Parts: sequence; structure tokens; C-alpha cells
Amino acid sequence: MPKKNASRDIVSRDQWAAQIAALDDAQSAPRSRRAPLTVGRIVDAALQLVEAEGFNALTMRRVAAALQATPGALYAHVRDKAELDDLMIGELCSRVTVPVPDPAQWKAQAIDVCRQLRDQYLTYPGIPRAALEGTPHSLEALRIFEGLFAILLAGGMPPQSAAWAIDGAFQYVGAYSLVWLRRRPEEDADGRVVDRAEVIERFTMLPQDRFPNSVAYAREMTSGEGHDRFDFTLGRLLAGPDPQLEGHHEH
Amino acid sequence: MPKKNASRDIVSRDQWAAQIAALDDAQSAPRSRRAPLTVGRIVDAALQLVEAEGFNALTMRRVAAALQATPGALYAHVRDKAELDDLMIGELCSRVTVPVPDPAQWKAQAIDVCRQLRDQYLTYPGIPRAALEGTPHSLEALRIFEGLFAILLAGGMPPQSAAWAIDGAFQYVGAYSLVWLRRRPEEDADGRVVDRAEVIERFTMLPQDRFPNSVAYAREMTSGEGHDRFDFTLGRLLAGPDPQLEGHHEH
DNA sequence: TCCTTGCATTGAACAGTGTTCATCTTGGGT
DNA sequence: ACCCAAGATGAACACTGTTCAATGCAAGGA
Repeated sequence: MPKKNASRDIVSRDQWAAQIAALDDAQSAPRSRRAPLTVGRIVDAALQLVEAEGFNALTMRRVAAALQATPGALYAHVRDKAELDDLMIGELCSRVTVPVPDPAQWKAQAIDVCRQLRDQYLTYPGIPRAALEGTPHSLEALRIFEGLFAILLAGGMPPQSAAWAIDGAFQYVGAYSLVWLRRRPEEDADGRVVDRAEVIERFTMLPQDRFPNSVAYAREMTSGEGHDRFDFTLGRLLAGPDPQLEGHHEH
Repeated sequence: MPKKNASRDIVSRDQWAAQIAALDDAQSAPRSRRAPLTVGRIVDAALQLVEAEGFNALTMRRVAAALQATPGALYAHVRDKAELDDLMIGELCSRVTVPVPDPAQWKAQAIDVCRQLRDQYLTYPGIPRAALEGTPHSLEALRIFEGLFAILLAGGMPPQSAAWAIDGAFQYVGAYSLVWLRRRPEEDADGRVVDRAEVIERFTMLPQDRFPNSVAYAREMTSGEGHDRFDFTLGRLLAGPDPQLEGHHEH
């Protein structure tokens, strides 16, 4: 189909309903074949592959090879590579535990949920691409959304602010996890290790008349060894219960 | 080279210096060939292609075809597709104008810069992928960074907070622009128009015992026709000059 | 027991992709 | 007028996602 390009399929409404109905079934009976090749096994193999070699190595052929099957066999259980991507982030989301809301520490709870998702992403390098590009059709992602919603509402945030804050937080978690791997020096390209000192030095090579602040604050721009930036940004995204009045109380 | 996979090349330090030195040269003399095929023409053709058909259609072969050349000819002016991506976002960044800092309206200035970048991204569907995946090597991106830095410092934000806030804002702008196109109903897949009413209806199909908040606030979750979410999130990211003390002043 | 039905699986193919390279062309400098 | 080097070519390589007729196989009915 060379004409209609790039069109992700939308799940039909029946499938949506069936997906919801299947919530209570846990897993159906595991069949007794020798090599069943279920979607569960496919997703597991795919995640294993991404963990070991990164998202770029996630190929239908390689997943099939890991399962000792042919590429075409996968298409009996998975419609697309896009659907496989969706299933993978669904699996990742299912591993995130959302706590029961405690109004006293709503912010710590919310940040903790985001941290869990971030750590899942960071375990599988490059996988946030699947989360950022395709619309997530999994109920597991919605479960996290629901949990965060409850936490923020318990914290006193108005629903509109909560919805938008969670939306922004999800997008940020994805983008952050996608970008974070660049900061590890060991994974860099072609033996050319770009560590922090090198980055700072490059910043200070800039002409001071054109980039005065970048030169002066090169240290601040490259600081944050761990996930300080992550905590900082999330702390602002989930700022407080009354965002409309913020930004003007200091004058 | 099937072994060393996915390794983006890092520009050498000499190239970095040469790039800085070339800042003053504007454009070198345009050669007088019939069809010169410079990197400028390549980037232009690439951007035109993305604007018309989206980032998925950006292919070396198609860019070459648009320039009536062969794919291999591009590699005389551009090392990679990754470098082409980098040049494209550099071009986009160069179109963003950063104002001289006005401490009285630092926040509006900062949000305006982000809005400019967002609008550039939205003009070229899918192009934020290039900004999120590869490390931006262009000085144009750094120019925006520098400009925002000056604005936030003028607003009284401490350097560390400013650096991290800008970092978070950049990542959010990319993620937002990447996701935003999904919300337009006309571009959706296979004639199945998923408009806002449909999305709300799907949310209300959820079991209320498991997703009470998602059902109750489906309207809030899907609201924000224009760029309200964008302004909301950026307003929080660029919250204020004293982030460490926030979040506790209401008790 | 045999047979049939249905489905998972195969193997091959198709239309693309990024990238390389030996070979040719051709414009500008001597 | 000559020459040469930079740029363009076209073909190839190793991949990619996806489709599909043909095949095998296991379970269910007669």
C-alpha cells in the first residue's frame, strides 16, 4: 500500500470494549503446545531485545529469530510493529504500582509514580520513542493516569489542572528518558568519550560576546549528575493546587 | 557496518571550532554551477518534503529526487541522514527570534520564544523526532538557549534553576509538538475520524469502579482545543525565581 | 480408525530504506 | 589546449516491514 502512508490503525470500538471486558480474566489458560508463540512471549522477547541492544535493534526479524520463528509468524498475533510497540509500553506501564492517595504527601506520591515509569523506560533504551510517537492504546497507561489523577485530586488540585499536569508530566517523562541516555559517557559513539569536562570545555570555547551566559554558567548547564533535573522539572510540573494564581505573587 | 549500530557521530573538536569560526562568514560565495547542490539546497528540499508529507516521508532518495540528483550525491555534502536531521532543526532554530531581555515581562518573553519554536515544529509534522533523538549539534539551538538564559536571569531566576528550566522546556516543546498532531481529527487514520466526542465517549465506556476519575473528568482530560495545555505547562516549567521554596507555602 | 477442517507457520517475494564505491563527467585553473 | 580533482552517477549491499500462497499439524467429528 504505497499510497496511504504512515496511518496507524485505530482500535475498533469493539476491540476497545473487548479489551475492557478482558480486564477481569487475568491470563487465559496457557495452551499446552510445545512452542505456543503467544503475544506474551513476543512482547517478552521484544523487551529482552531492547534491553540488550536498544530500540533500534527491535526488528520483526530479530524478534522472530529470538523465538526461533519466521517474521511472518508474528503477524498472526500482532498486527503491526506499531502494535508491538504499544504492547511493550503497556507491559512497562503494568509494572508501575500506584499507591492509594494520601493527601498529606500527594506530591511525593505523584513524583514516585513518575520515577517508576522513568526507571522502566531507562531499563529499555530508546523505548520512549514508542510512547511518544504512537497513541497509547493500552489500558495500563490509563491505569497510571487514573492513579495520578486520584493522587492530585486528593492533594487539592482542581481537575483541569490535574489533567493537564499529568499530561505534561507523561510527555516530559518520555522525553527525559529518551534524552538521558546521551549523558552516559560509556555508551557514546565511536570511542570518542564526551564526558562532562569535555562538554564544559566546549561551552567555554564559545565566543563570549555572543554566548556570555552559556560560557559563564557552563557548569550549571551541565550539572545534575543523577536525576536532579528530573526531580526539579517534575516538581514544577506538579506545582500546586492553584496554578492560575501563580507567577504573580512575588510582586 | 552491522556490528557498531546506532552510533551517532560526534562532531570533532576541529569541526566544532570551524563551526564557530564560520559564524561571521554568513554564506560563502554561491557557486555559479547550473545545479550546485549545496547543503542549503538539500536542507531546503528536505524541509519542503517534511512540510508536505511529514517526517516519515523524509528519505534520502526522495530528497535526491526532489533535487533531480541521485541518493549518493547527497553524501558529498551531508555525512548522514542524522546530520541532515541536525541541519534541519538548526535551520528551524535559526528562524526563532530571541528578544532583548526585559525584566518586567521575562515570563511572557520566555513563553513567546518557546511558542515560536513550537510553531516551527508544527509546520513540519514529525520533525521533533529529529530534535529529541539526536544531540543537537547546531549553534542555532544554542543561540536560543543563550537567549532564554538571558531572559530568565533578567527575571531573577538563579542560574541553576534557569539552566534546568530551559532544558525541561526544550524537551517539553519537542514532545508536545510531536504529540499535538494526533489531536487534529482530519489527519487521522483510515477514515476513522476520532474526534473529541468519540474520545470522551470511549472514556465514559470505562468501568467506573476501576477508573472513576477518568470517567468523571473525561471532559477535563480531553479539553484544551488550542494550545492551552502548552501555555499551562510552560507556565509551570518557568514558574518563578525561587523554586526551592515552592509547594509548601499553602500550609 | 480415518478424515476433514481450521489455523499457525513457513518461505519466498515485494517495495522500500541508508550507505558505499568504482566509474565516469565536467568545470575551472594552469 | 590541457589536465585534474571534485562532484555526480548507477549499481550494489545489507537491511527493513509486510503480504501471501502453500504447507504442515493438531484437534474434532464420523
